[in-house]
Amino acid sequence: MTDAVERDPEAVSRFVERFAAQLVEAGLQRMPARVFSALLASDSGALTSAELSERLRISPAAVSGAVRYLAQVHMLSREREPGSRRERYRVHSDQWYQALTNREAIIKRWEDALREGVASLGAGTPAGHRLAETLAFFEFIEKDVARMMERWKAHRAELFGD
Amino acid sequence: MTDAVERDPEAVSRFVERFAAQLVEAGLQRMPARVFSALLASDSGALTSAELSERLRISPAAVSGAVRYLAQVHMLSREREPGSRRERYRVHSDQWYQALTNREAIIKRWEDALREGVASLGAGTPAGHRLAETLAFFEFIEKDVARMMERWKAHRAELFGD
DNA sequence: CCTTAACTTCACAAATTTCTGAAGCAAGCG
DNA sequence: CGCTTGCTTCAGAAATTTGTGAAGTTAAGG
Repeated sequence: MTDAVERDPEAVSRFVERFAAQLVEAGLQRMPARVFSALLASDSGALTSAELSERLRISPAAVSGAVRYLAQVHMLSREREPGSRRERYRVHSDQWYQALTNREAIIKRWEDALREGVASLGAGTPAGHRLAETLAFFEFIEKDVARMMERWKAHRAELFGD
Repeated sequence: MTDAVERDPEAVSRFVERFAAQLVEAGLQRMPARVFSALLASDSGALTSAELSERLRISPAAVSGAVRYLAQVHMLSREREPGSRRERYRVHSDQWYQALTNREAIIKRWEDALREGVASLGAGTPAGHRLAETLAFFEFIEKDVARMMERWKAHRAELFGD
């Protein structure tokens, strides 16, 4: 076991499934959501493939797929235990806050599409104007979110100590 | 036609499909994404069910479903033209900026699930502590986003005039 | 009132997604 | 070296989602 003695596996599982369901509703796929929730609810903050497979009652293949996705969007990081081919998957708090806000790549592509739209519909048209305003909005958000994260760090230090 | 003479229906359609694809990738369903994009790219900013049906080549049933969803998440508003049973669906810029940031309902439910998690896993446990920090993060974000929207309004006024 | 236009709801067929078991591959270990 | 363990890939069965046609509902207009 990676975790300290679990209080109540039943309660943990209930939380995992409940939180995962909310993530699914927000657009995340089912397995990634469950894997992520399981990590979040683990004392160590890191679990192996076998542990995830057992706790969530899913095949190693499902773990593999979910983990690949989560790593891609930076919601977990992979750790190789030296001298073993066992891998552990970890949620790093900073990392995942960023993943949620840092939709940067997505926003960038929205901006590209909008820029093209302004050009092809004509900057003078009402539609073109609407797209331009939307574009400006995203450009603004992008910068401001970075500042918000700074404020969060300060706030966190205040709450939990640094 | 609700719109002024369209520059190039081909170009409009290309933008609509391209932008919709990006929205889909971000988690929106296909039809809502297409309907929303079509509205965004219309000169009037509002279209009837029949117009959407024709421009997107989809059935009235599909329009109905998409529109119901979009209205629910406040990404468009329904307008009844007085003295007609024709309805028009409109994107109101303020409204949809909010819809994107204002994931308030979703975040609230995340917070609820996290609060339950802290309680049932124990606030003293490492897992409980991680959940509590996550909860604090969302509570912070929730408040700060409101302030960010204020700053956006000021910035927009500066860019486009009030 | 009755007709008709405009949307909505519903059942179902089609397409897509999801998850699994099985096979494959790679890295420790004997 | 070859065995074994652990992750990954893949093909396919099962479940889910999606979009349609058709029937249903509501309200304007005669």
